[in-house]
Amino acid sequence: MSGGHRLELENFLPYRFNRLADAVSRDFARIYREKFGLTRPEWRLLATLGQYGTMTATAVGQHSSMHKTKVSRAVTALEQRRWLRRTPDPNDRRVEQLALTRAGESAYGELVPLAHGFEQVLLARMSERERSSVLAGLAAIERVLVDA
Amino acid sequence: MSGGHRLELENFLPYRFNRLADAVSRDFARIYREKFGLTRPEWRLLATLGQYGTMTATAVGQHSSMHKTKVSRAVTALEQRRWLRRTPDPNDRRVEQLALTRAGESAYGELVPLAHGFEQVLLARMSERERSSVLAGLAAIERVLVDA
DNA sequence: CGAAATTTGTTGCATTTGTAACGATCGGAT
DNA sequence: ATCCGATCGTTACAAATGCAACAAATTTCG
Repeated sequence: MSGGHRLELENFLPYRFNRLADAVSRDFARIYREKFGLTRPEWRLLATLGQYGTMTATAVGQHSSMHKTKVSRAVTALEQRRWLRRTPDPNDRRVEQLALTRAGESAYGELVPLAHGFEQVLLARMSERERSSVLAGLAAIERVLVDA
Repeated sequence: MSGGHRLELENFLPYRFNRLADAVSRDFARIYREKFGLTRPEWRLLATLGQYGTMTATAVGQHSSMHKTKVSRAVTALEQRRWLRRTPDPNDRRVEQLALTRAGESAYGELVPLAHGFEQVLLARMSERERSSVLAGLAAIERVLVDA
């Protein structure tokens, strides 16, 4: 009896997830967009290289959940900004190792506290109990999705 | 001590929300895309009219969190499919009342059980405790976002 | 070794999307 | 009644996106 003949969209999980992600993402995007004029793929590339150091475009895509065309275009953009440099890989001439330049590291260093701050503001409005629920809920869905 | 100088993207809330919504959305989209060739805006329009009956384009946008251009284009698409009909509003000649045709209701009737089924599969993989966390976590974030 | 299949990253093309501008209409203020 | 601002919905335009095709390089395996 789970499937009635009507659907309450505002209680439907896929819709709620999307609504949520859109709202949060839009608010956070304003930070890196207004401060540095970055797009979301560019921000993710910056964040991934800042976190892991040198890596290839494919690895960036895996760690940041981005399609390779998004990565490719973001790499071009950050390279033109001189925030990123490509180095040929002696072991595999198909790939290039990507790393942030000093300017890139500097921008990353400015953005990280803003990111943490944004997250803190979000969490600070909740009770401890709510925070646990958010984290546990996220973990549960992530687990289910991996299995799928 | 909240803002370190590094950011773990995979633990960063906006990133996790996006990743989650993308994955769930992509899986569910396959259902209405493969079965009826609907886009997401079209599905949302169908779901909103199916749930609420007759309403204007602006009201659809409010209830389904869609920009008015998305609604406008989805209305055109469903109208050409003969799933939707527009009726002039005698009280306000700027708007038209939108409603599903019998064919539209029929498609809606087919999709609702699939939507519920999809949601059930997701929830069935969790423990009762996890399900409560998901719902409580969603509610908490939605509350916080409304305040903001 | 060498042919076939796979991987890596870029680009062309079509689709989707958002922003801004617009015409038409409505409501309020005078 | 008549401006003036706000609202409704559409459309033009530009930007973002995904898909498919591609060249170059590597790996697999007979």
